[in-house]
Amino acid sequence: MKLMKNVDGKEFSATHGSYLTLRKMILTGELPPGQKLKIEQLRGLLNTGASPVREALSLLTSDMLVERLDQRGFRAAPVGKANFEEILLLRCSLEGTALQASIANADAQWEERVVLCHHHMKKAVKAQSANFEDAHKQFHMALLSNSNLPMLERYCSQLYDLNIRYRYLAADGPRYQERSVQTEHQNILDAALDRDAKKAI
Amino acid sequence: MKLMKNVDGKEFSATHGSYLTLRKMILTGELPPGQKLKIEQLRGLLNTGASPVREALSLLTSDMLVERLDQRGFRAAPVGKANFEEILLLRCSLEGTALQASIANADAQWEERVVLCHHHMKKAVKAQSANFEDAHKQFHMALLSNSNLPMLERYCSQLYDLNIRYRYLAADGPRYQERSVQTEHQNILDAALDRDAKKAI
DNA sequence: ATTTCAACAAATATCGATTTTTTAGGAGAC
DNA sequence: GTCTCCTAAAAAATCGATATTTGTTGAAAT
Repeated sequence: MKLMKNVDGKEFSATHGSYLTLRKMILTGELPPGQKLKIEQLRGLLNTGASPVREALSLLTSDMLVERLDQRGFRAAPVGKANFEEILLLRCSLEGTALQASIANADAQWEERVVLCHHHMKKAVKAQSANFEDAHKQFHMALLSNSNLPMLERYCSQLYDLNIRYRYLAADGPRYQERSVQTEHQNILDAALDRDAKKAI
Repeated sequence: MKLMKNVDGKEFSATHGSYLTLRKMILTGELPPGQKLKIEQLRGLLNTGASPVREALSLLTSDMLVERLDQRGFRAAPVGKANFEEILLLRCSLEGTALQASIANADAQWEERVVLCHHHMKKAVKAQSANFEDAHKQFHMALLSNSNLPMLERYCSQLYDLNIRYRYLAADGPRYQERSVQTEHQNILDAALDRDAKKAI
């Protein structure tokens, strides 16, 4: 089986590798919204056969990053104002619910996890590191990770990514947070540690 | 391309046909939770090649009816008390939000749609029709169909199906609603028509 | 008796080629 | 000029075969 290696030397199946690559390309806008995703074309790009490409695209429909048109192939999910607003609305509502649940189950382990992620994120900001986006997401997800509601967390993760996609599309690249957002993060963290559900939300 | 025909004579691609068949089999419990879904085995069952089967299974992961274990194939999603409770919780919360939005956008067309679906459902109950489940779902989804929040509706639809799955698993077959649920449906309908969001929820 | 390892068997994942469908372009009819 | 029908090219979907991985069984070693 053909393998792909990432920077850590970790190996992926062709399908999983394609999935990750395509996912990133769509999130960053390298594959623009609405674009037809032709199998042959991606086959070349990903150096793999048609089957893994097709399967990766099928999996990406779960994430609402790819649309499948029966018998007419795939395309990158289109974007729009209404869609963007729905994402914001749902994120608010769902992350609120998840955070509340997470705080209700608060324990020492979770606190440590959250503090650690926050630390990593701050470090990434200082270093202007390219993986700030990842660290930022990890912090957000860590906050929700104690809700014991895996499906809800999955939805939140999805919505977060879709939201990021709009950020990339708008800025044509990652944009680092301003100071106010940084302090806001600190406030969320503190509120979470104080188990003050309402405030954190 | 090999085609499948449903009762209406409508044709599907092998992939879509497999998708629908597998979906139903998992929802009804014919493929029990946790069961390993071997390609070869399903290939025989569905009279099709490995590619459509794989793709159908990949698509079913979106619906959280199938789990994909990298390099180790697929299996029907497992079930559990915690999962069931999460579904109920999320359904409450999300359908509540959607219904509220739907009512906020209420218009004559929507009212008609809802009334019609309710009528169909009642008829299906009387006839003890096999497609009562479908009609019931259609009624629920019609209620939400005016929210203008397609992603939320998709989530609700997913959760509804997952919920139904538990019903099938518990009852080993469809179970028809008791009278009290019938009148409850009537109440929801009336409240919706009165644009009384809180009551309907 | 338990662990380790090798060979085998089963199943997954992938490839390359073929079939089917959609799409685009153009000729002919109105 | 516009519409319909037909044909050719492009793309998607599917198939059958192959390569790769995982799981398993049993013999040898501790």
